[in-house]
Amino acid sequence: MLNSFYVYTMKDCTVYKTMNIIGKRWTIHILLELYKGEKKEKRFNELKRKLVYITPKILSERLKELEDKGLIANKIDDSTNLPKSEYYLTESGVDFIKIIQAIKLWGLKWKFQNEDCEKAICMYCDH
Amino acid sequence: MLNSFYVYTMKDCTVYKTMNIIGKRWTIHILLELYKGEKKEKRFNELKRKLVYITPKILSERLKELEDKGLIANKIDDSTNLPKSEYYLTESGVDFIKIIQAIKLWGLKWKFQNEDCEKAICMYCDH
DNA sequence: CAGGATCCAAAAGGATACTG
DNA sequence: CAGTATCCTTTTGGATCCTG
Repeated sequence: MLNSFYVYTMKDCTVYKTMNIIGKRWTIHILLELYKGEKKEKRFNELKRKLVYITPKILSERLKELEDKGLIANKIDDSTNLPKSEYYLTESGVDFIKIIQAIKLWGLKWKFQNEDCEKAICMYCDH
Repeated sequence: MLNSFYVYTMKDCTVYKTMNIIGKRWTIHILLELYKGEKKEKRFNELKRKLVYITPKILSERLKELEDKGLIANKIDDSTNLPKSEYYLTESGVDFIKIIQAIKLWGLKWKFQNEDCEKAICMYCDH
């Protein structure tokens, strides 16, 4: 089944690789934050304010990872003296939101009934 | 919106808590391994052999976490001199498999076309 | 405003050997 | 067989301060 010319490791696994994209802390919440509301473009400090406890270092790292992986994109406007950058979900990023919703529904169904998210006040994942 | 009697942190978030259950390395692959095949009960060393590079320490940890969270259960037979334990998915564990499948499909659709998992030989996530 | 640079603590994972 | 126990390395995340 597996020939000796190719050592198959878990790092080649699609599920593994996908989890590596979205399994890190804050990543999913950044995606949800970008998905919320009418305005689809969000600024760096805007995200930072919404994700209250995130540090600029982590936010910067996650945004870079997500951009590398194609789930988000970034418009940079250098024309003025103050830098302006707007992050937004790409098509694949939007498509990923439904997985996050499935995760949330699974959690509500099996594990966390009557807790906070269900009250629709979860500032992190409500949308 | 949030009153001062309750400081809402991300640790209360359903999505966050659910990710903590399933976001660790190997967890998803253990669930898939339990889902595969006709025989639904699997032994410890059977799982260990299938998940080639996993160490007993990690497998033991993950199984315990999954049991604590109710995604799997464990029948222990102490009647003979050799211990025998069989792990199997609970209803919530089976229900979680479709999320893993959605993750795999997302990965195949957007990121990893024409790579290994698509060839249906992924020993880790194929099912 | 949008980050980058440093430093540090904690967690997670892995290697190896051992046990009832 | 089904795990534990130790030890150790690597990864991750966070705090804090700094900059074009």
